[in-house]
Amino acid sequence: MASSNNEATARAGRRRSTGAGSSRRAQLLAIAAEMFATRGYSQTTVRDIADEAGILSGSLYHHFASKEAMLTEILRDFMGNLLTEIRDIAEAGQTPREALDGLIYNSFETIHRVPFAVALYQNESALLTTTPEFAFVHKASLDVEKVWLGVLKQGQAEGDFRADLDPGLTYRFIRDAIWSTVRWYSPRGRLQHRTVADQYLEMLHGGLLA
Amino acid sequence: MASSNNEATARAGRRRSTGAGSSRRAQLLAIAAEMFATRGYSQTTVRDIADEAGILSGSLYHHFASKEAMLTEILRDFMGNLLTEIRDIAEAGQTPREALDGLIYNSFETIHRVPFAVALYQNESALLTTTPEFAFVHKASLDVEKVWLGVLKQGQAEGDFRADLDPGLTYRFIRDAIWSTVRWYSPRGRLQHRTVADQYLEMLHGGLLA
Amino acid sequence: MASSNNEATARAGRRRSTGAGSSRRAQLLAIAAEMFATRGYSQTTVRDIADEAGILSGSLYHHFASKEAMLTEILRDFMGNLLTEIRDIAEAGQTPREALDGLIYNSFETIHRVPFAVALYQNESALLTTTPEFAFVHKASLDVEKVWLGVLKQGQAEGDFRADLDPGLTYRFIRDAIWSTVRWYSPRGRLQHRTVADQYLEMLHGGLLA
Amino acid sequence: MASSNNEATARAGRRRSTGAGSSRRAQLLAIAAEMFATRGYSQTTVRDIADEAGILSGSLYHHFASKEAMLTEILRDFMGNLLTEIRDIAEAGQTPREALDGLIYNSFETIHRVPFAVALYQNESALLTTTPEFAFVHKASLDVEKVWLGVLKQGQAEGDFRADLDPGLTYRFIRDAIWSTVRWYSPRGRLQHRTVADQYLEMLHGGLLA
DNA sequence: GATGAATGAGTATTCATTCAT
DNA sequence: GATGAATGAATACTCATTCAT
Repeated sequence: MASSNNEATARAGRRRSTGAGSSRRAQLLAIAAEMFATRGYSQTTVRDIADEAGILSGSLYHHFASKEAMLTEILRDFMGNLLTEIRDIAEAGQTPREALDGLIYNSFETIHRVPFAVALYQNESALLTTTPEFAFVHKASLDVEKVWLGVLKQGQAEGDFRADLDPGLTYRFIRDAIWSTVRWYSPRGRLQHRTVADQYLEMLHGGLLA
Repeated sequence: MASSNNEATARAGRRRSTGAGSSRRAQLLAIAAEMFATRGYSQTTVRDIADEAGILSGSLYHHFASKEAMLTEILRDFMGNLLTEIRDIAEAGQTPREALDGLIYNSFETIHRVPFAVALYQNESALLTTTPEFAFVHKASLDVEKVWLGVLKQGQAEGDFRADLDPGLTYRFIRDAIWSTVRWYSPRGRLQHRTVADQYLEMLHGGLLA
Repeated sequence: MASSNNEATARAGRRRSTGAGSSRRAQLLAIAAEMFATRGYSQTTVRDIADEAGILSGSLYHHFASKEAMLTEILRDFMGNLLTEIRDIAEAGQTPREALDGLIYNSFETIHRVPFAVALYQNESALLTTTPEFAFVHKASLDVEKVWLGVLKQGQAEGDFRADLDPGLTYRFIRDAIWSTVRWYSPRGRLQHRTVADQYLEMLHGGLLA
Repeated sequence: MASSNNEATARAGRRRSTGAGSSRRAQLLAIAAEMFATRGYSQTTVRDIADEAGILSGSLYHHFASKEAMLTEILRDFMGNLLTEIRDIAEAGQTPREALDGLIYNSFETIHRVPFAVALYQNESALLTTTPEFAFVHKASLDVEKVWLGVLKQGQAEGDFRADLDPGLTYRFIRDAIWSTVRWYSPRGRLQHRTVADQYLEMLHGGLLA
């Protein structure tokens, strides 16, 4: 919740008061994240980013070693924060059911707060799984999975959740349903993230049938 | 079921039954679909496709007007067949619950049968929503949505499904959970599509809570 | 006058009765000449010509060895006929003034009859002077010049024409003014070639001043 | 006379007076103009130009958006300057005959000064009339024609020129005879542009007949 | 920090031409 | 005579990146 994810930092970055040098980086990263997310990483040119930032493309290389380095930084930030947050939630000493709900609420908050990073993570799977430089993303994903699976299995053991469901499939089911909302969720749309979360929890808890 | 989706056609391409010329096209489209899906459309070069097909890149233009035209044909094929199939299912005169289950089974079958087309549809959203040439994909998506929503609403009216859930959100929830499986589902893996479908239906029907 | 220039032959070619095999060649050459002239030689593709002829581009090579061979044949035809005609006129035993008028009338007739060949000769000078294969065009041009210069010089010697003008410059002046009309002359336009010829002769004979 | 046509500017390009950046542009445009004029626009490759400039072909795109943009700039420069000059001459308050002579001298000077631009204008008519992007050239040509026609008609009205000649045809006659000289005129040849102009004026004024 | 000019490797596409059928 | 598939070389253009100023 108290996150320093790039999109948030970027908003602060425009004040041009706090953080001097690093705010410029964050600003540029925020621009890059948005463009990477909306146009796709490889459809976004370094010049696109520079144009949006009001500088020349060559000047970007004073801040980042390469285009790929920008994406790496965005994703590393994102995955790192995500992992910290969900670990905090899982270790908060609640019941498995409360923990699961907490993870789910957190996911929707994350989508609300840093939609571009989430979209990147969702849409660039081809790039992320192909390029060895992005193996760390996959690794972090496995760590995330471990936390969720822990909660699910504990919940089955304690009788919170149905025991006839495969935990791995259950995790993927929930994960995919939730993270996919980034594609249509609009922070300023009719449905607020809290509302969507509540509805999704309803479905997950009780199912569709009357 | 009686589908002529590109991947299927390609496999049967050597039969020379549907006309000499078109089998070559289907062959090339199948190659393109796989590469587009696994590396991403813009990461796949025309030369990649041609290499895989054993011809020179320029020769591809004897069969297709452009790289984009290949993607268009793949997606048009896919969306067209999908729409036909789900309409057949929805109009088969079953109960809404049976219809919904049918739609879901069909989705998993589709993922099993033409994984590359599905992956393309899932992963290239940036391209598909940005480029005006691909507006037809969005249009077809809306048609698909209409069919699903029809089933869901009828089910709520007839008391099959819970009435306190928003049908639009419910559709997205199901759709995203299912189609996302294309990212990890392996046709030759441990879990067969039928198994996954059954588990997902379990969760959807009754929810997670014990 | 009784010329066998390609454009004329082409018109006969559509009858598909006379000349069997050679009429097909002429037909194709006529198509090529028109396209070369209107779009430019290098802007015209072999496929353009084939499309217009209703065959595939590869099939053109049954008739001609290459695209360049088509242009060569068109120009060789044209230059050959032109040379024959103007020699006939120059040797017809008239006064130099009558001969000059005859040459001029003939030029306008040629433009009227085979506009595309003339346009080619006018517009493709860059290609014609650069490519060694087209040296024959330049050679024929010199032969044409010789005939005109002969008439002009004889006219000066016999007192028909002013002696204070440089014959070489005079020739170029007349030649360029006349042949350039191919760019705006329309066989079916308001001004018929005979009319234009008469007006140009008026100017050439008496000048502009009142 | 006080012209800033591209060829001229290019020669002075190293002065670094009109601003560093623009002199490089002018240099490159001068190279392009010469090559376009001598080999033809479509026979000239971007690499040809870059080679001549001593840079890589891709680097040209740092200065110009496209090959076509280079031609556009060359022609726009040329037509703009030409129009300014002939309007100055026509409005200088001389007799129509003096004005006409002035226009003609100016034409020869232009050919002498910027032969490549003139040649382009003369030789690329197929391209210029086909491609819609070059419609501005045709428009400027009509403006030029208006100025010349004004002088000719006024001259007929005031009795300077013969009244029995069609002004439109007279204009084309003069225009074509003069501009065509760009094909054979050599700035360093035996005949200087002034000499050619004088001879052409002689013919135009008094005609050929003795 | 930023500019502007350039690199160099690639990228889709074009097109004259060939040739087995 | 014609087809249709393919070649191979070229073509305009793109773009991440470098670097002297």
